[in-house]
Amino acid sequence: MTKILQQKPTDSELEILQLLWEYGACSVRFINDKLNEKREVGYTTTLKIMQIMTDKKLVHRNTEQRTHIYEANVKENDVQKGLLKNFVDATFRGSAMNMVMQALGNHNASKEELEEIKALIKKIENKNQ
Amino acid sequence: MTKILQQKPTDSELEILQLLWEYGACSVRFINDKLNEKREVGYTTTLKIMQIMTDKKLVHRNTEQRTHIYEANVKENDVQKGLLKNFVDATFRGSAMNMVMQALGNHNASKEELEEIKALIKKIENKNQ
DNA sequence: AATTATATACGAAATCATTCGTAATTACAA
DNA sequence: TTGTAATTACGAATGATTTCGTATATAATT
Repeated sequence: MTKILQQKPTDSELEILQLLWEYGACSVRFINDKLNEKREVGYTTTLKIMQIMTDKKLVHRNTEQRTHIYEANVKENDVQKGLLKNFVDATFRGSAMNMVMQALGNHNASKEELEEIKALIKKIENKNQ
Repeated sequence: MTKILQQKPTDSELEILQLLWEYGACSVRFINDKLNEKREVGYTTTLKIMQIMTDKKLVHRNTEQRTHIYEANVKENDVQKGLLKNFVDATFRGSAMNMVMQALGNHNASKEELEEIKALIKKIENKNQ
């Protein structure tokens, strides 16, 4: 059974989680540098948010060294799942199918991607029968 | 060509837009009653947000009668499209396919829904070749 | 006509997320 | 050792959104 997420991450928190999922355990300095590749963010701003994330248990912090090391404490899939449901409810009146159709329509799916989806559909169909 | 939306709706605004899309032209009273079926919201709160939406041109307001009548001034599809891109970027690192796969996996798609998706895929494949 | 109910307008308070400044501490370098 | 750089802690400013209170006007009711 999947643990229910205590708190949903905010936009800034999600941005940092993405980096933690990608790079594993990181210092504030590292995260802040990564963020600054895209936009200007002050070091203490990043620090503060990561401290808040620690309070919310979104991350775990190792404080043995002076430079604290942070690690994601929630699974990417779980967070995606939670946010997806919210988003579908708010934006597509709860219809996941409408969203999938819209996403497929907008996105220029490659042959490989379409094959991947077809394979998944086949798998679901087999399970259903 | 689709008009680019001036401003993205906030969560509350989106909630109201959903109702306007569903029911067409509505009074503040009607919208507020609908909202209160789910959670408690003060009348003037709803009024205020709908006034802000008028400023943002998200809705159009008919003020001929004392009771103003509001109508959505943006298309559901356009709003969905705009919010979808943001969401995919923030939550699925830009991978619409990941999101589609996750949505299909979570959602218990019916036979009909799966057929619908397969039809869309076929359509895309035909267009691609 | 007087009272009550309902509407809009609007400023301001409350809330939540983000950003920043500063102090205190620790490591590093000259 | 002395100064410089890097770190954490934390309160407070900022900004955006939501909520609310009050004034005013209009309609409906008694």
